[in-house]
Amino acid sequence: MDNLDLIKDMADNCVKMQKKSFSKGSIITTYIEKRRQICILLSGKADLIRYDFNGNKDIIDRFNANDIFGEAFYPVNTNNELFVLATEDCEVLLFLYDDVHVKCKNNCKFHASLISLLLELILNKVVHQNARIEILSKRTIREKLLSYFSILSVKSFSKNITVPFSLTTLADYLSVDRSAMMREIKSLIDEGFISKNGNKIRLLY
Amino acid sequence: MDNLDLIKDMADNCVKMQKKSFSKGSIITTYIEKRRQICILLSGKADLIRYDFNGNKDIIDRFNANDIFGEAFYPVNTNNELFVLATEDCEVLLFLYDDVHVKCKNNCKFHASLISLLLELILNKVVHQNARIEILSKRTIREKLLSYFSILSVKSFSKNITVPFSLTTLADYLSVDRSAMMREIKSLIDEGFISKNGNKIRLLY
DNA sequence: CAAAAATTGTTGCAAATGCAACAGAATTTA
DNA sequence: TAAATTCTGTTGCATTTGCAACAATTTTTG
Repeated sequence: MDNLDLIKDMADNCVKMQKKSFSKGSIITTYIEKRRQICILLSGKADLIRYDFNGNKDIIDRFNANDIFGEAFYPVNTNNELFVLATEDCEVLLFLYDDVHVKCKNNCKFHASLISLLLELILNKVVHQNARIEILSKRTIREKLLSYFSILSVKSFSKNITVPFSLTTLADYLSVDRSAMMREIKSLIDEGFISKNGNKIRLLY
Repeated sequence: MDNLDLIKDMADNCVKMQKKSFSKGSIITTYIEKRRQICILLSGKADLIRYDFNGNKDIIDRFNANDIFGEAFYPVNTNNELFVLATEDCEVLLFLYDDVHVKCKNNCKFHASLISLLLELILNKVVHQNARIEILSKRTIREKLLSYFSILSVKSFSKNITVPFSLTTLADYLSVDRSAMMREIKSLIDEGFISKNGNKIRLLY
């Protein structure tokens, strides 16, 4: 993503783009209107959040540097309001899809490379989503865990993997009850499928 | 997607593209190598399939006209081999992402509009995927069903919705046991949340 | 550094779910 | 149109899962 720096400097040349900073705890954007807004996270971390009807906080998605997100990617009118919360200090590039898509008459080089970059970032997003769907499609917690571990393992070319966030968050990501997941992890250890030290896991098969 | 026809006629002007026909039951493509292949389904229907280690057929995804799919969207090296099976006669546009992405020196108008179209199709895909993830993230069958119905309802601006495929397929899509789903549908009816006639559902709340 | 907050690890229990199996209806195919 | 296949609807039962609750540890914050 080395051309990201280029892009952000060149911004405003031909597309209405904003680069903004958000401090930890502040709201980066909400998904309410249908502006087809796109955001690129340049640095920091953020969560896509919803409060369900019980008032429980639901973490729908988590974003890291170079992730792309925004209203443009979300179905019209999900019941409750979604918003993106900076969980660390963030720098974000914001713009409207329609601006990128249509508005450049002068056929500038910058515009072409922006679209290419966008395509690349979105493609990346789709790949991640497919991985997530694959995992969520598994019926049991055990299968979800193994599927998740397997993807991490393939990505890192190793049987030794590190879960990149807390087990609490992992349970959220797999969309299962945390205590049930802990129980299942214990079973996997007892049955000799994995060993574990903190959030470092070794696959024994 | 009216410019699709245009695109496919103009193809080969600057990007290596193939338009191929596949008869029902034949294999459109497999996800094995890392070619970053992209396919656009012009007509027909197809399923993304995997046989798990028990030999059970898993339907990972289903594609309709104007859907975009291919290796390019899939994580490297998923354990088992995936392939796309035509479940009806299909017309498909096939090309490599890298060809589209980089290879056009002559900055032609066709190329620009192809990329725009691609972006649009992929964006669409992401929206669908987000809907799917939203549903799969729900913990109970009831919540999955209601979430799915709600999305259909919002899309059609109506409390009367039609499940666009068989209930067997729906269970697959929600990734739950069919009989358990049927049981839950019955409960929803008994408790007055919905009424049902075949695959037509009316939301009563 | 002390207090507060978050995370980990564990358990009992009730509820939800998957599995297996079957019969009848509907649809597709030869 | 007859046969084959797929889909719907249903049930009992074993297993898995979520929920609630708590203590111990670790991390973060003022």
